[in-house]
Amino acid sequence: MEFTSLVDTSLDLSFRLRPVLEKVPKQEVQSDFTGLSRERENMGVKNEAGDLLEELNRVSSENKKLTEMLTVVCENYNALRNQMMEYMSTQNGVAEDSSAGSRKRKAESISNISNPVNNNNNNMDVVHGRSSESSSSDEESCCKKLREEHIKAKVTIVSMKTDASDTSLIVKDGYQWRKYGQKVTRDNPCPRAYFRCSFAPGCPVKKKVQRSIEDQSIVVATYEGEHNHPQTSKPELGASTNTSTASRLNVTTIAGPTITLDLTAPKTIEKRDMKMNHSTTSPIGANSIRTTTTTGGEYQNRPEFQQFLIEQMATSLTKDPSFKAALAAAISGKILQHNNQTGRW
DNA sequence: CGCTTTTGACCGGCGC
DNA sequence: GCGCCGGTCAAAAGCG
Repeated sequence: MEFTSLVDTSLDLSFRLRPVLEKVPKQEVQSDFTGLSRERENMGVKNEAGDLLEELNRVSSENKKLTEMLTVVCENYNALRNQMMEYMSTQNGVAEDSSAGSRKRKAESISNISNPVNNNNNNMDVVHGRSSESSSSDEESCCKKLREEHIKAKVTIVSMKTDASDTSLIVKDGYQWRKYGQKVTRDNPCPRAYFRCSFAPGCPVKKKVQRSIEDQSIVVATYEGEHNHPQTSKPELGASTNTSTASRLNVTTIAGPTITLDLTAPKTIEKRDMKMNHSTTSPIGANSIRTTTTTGGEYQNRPEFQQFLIEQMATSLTKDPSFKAALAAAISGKILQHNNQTGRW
């Protein structure tokens, strides 16, 4: 859920208490260890406790407000989503009847239909904003486009460096794919392979894999849609059956967080760069995280690598505003629950 | 035998 | 209307 575009819920949960702690004079802290008068010590502790209590109350009330806001936003989101689903399901039968017997090709013009930004903002004007002269066929095509747009809400482009001599277009990404076509395109002499997710029958995800025209050792995979099932196996971060030949993986998610994994370094762990970009076109901002580490067969199994991966995930999560919002809601919820049970703060 | 891959044919959008 | 092009279908072949 992406309501961060509506309410700025990004919280730095660690910053509030720091000023309070800084208020405590250094000498008093040191007095804990030097054994000065007990009375003075008690005074300092009392003041500190009072400040902390006050700060805690303030943070708690802030969290409560934020939780309420989040609840309202969630309710609105769910209501709008249900409305849209209901509308689409009622239109579904009509549209399918009209297209029966012939393969209908999608219209790629997105200008008059929702873009991901509008979808994320639940802008229902897209559905209901047609002019009154619109014919029923317009409604059908609009509905169809909407459904296609819903399926194609997420387009992810993944590129990875492989051995140039390896001509296969197999990308081991943890999902089960069935190849249904291959084509040589005009702009690239390398054939493009078309895959469908074969794990779940209803899974709408498609994948196109083609070698880069500039560097044929780079395989570019384009994912359309989102899986409605978990991964079938662990991704091996590489192309082809020989995973040791894969050395670079770039992931670009259109209209969503962008994660770039640069796996080209030699056998040293190096955190090269870590940044966060905020795109004006994306409702939640395009978060870009670039890390550098190594692939290389057995190295991925080493504890340092595993530890590094965990750290990277943790850092990515803590930098993600939506994760912060969810965490803040969870913590405040727990606090409120605890307060309700104990009847005190 | 069932599933996957290959590959030529087909379809529909688009530009001229 | 015609040809080009990207995407998809489906029969045949391959494979375990």
